[in-house]
Amino acid sequence: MKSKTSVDALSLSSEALASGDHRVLVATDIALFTIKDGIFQVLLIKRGVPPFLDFWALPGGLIRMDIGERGEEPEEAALRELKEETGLSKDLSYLEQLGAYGAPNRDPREQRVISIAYFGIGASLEDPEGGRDASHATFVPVEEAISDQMNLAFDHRLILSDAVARARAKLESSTIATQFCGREFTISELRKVYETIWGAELDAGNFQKKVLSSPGFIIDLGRNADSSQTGGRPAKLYSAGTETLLNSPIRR
Amino acid sequence: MKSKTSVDALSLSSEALASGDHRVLVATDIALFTIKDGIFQVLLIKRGVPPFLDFWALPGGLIRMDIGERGEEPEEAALRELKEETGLSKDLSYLEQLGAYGAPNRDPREQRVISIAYFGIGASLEDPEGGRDASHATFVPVEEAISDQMNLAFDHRLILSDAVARARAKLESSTIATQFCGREFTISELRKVYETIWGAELDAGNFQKKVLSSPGFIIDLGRNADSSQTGGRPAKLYSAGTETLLNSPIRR
DNA sequence: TCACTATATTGTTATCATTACAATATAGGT
DNA sequence: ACCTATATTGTAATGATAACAATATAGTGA
Repeated sequence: MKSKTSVDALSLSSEALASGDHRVLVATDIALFTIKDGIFQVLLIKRGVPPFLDFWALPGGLIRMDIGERGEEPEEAALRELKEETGLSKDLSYLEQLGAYGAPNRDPREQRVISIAYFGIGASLEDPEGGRDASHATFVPVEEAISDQMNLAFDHRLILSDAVARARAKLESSTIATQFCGREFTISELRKVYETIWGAELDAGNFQKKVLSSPGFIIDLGRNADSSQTGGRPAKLYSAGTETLLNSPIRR
Repeated sequence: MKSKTSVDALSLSSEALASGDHRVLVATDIALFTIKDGIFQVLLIKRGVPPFLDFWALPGGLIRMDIGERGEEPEEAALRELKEETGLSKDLSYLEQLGAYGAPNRDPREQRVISIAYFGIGASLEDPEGGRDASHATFVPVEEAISDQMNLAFDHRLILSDAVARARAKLESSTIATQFCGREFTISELRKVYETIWGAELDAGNFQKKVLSSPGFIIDLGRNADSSQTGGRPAKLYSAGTETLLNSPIRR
């Protein structure tokens, strides 16, 4: 017989909480993107324990209640797990929440687990190493990762698809593309970020003018890149500006 | 002394779960918008119990684990609580997830509570009634609700601000404006949705052309609205189209 | 019936943004 | 000094937007 105790948050008191136990586990997952070898890639770990043993998965883990006064911040948990599982030590260049994934059957184990998913960008990260519970961690081309070929654990294919869509959409209206570049970059490098993630070519001249006419997008460092390897006119160097939103979008 | 048990989701087994208890309560909150009397309004309830007794709050409550095989879908919980607390019986015209709010101190009570917030639209809803635990529920102008005047419980001012921003942004790039209208509407009525939510006037002629040239935005019903009250040329009637995204944005 | 009125709808033009493509600039290498 | 490869700037055609003007329409009341 089901409990008839009111579990409404309004009337939630210590007593009410104790009577019917509606608590669940809350995990975090992170879709961490980078551009490596000119390819749009996402960081995955190979699971070393059941369920989904030997499946690929997004790095992540439970929000711990034994850290901090009242348990961890969700974002803090996501970053901690990322470092524990992949050995990544450098800070991410970007992190934002994607949303909560809470379908009752998304985790096959007895205890219900709801996940808060994050979308992150890491520029020029070192190669990950296998972490604690993960047999190994590696960057995988996004195209492969969302293909039918790859078996992703839990609802991670759904989360990853949402994250990829978010990334593609945000390129258009925000300045996050700069987060895929190093501290210093050329406009060509920035354009190649768009071309790689969108899978489409952009006119170099028009892109140049668009970017330069968007206030706060990039900052001219007054120096040139080294063109001795590549040949040709050396490109000016820029760093990421302070603006996050573009007033006029970059179109595909 | 803090537990050293691994709580990583990867190694999460029944044993590990049982040892350190990292479970938390998960609630849902919903920012339900409508346009009433030509004003952009949000549905709030007045809390009848502590904490935040007599504060205004977004409708919401805990995800229950005693409903369904493995507990409720988050969206299901949000809609159930909405009906219980406000007496609203008609279906919403739109609902999407806003995100998870999980700051450790967002709920002052002993038990940690993480909330999954939703953004909803209700067209021509009946007036709400006071529900179960809420002393009463009512639509409040958004401008009032986010002002310093109004005391909102928990982090509901933050959630509401995010929801308002989401609504304003979505008008530009999606067809959700139609969800604020009834089943049948005129282009003028649709334009007034934009004007009300953005607080800006739009050129009637240009708006007309823009909307009509956006495929899938609205469907011509081949009938005219009754102009006997208002006078003037009667407007054509339309219903919401099937497209959700606009290829060219409606600009402020 | 015939203006009259208020609002819906369509037209028109100037202005601005975007696109495709061409031309020029630049530094290193030979 | 010239060649080469790439960066950067220029230009003209095209398309979108904005401001405003003109026309269309059905109900209302003399």
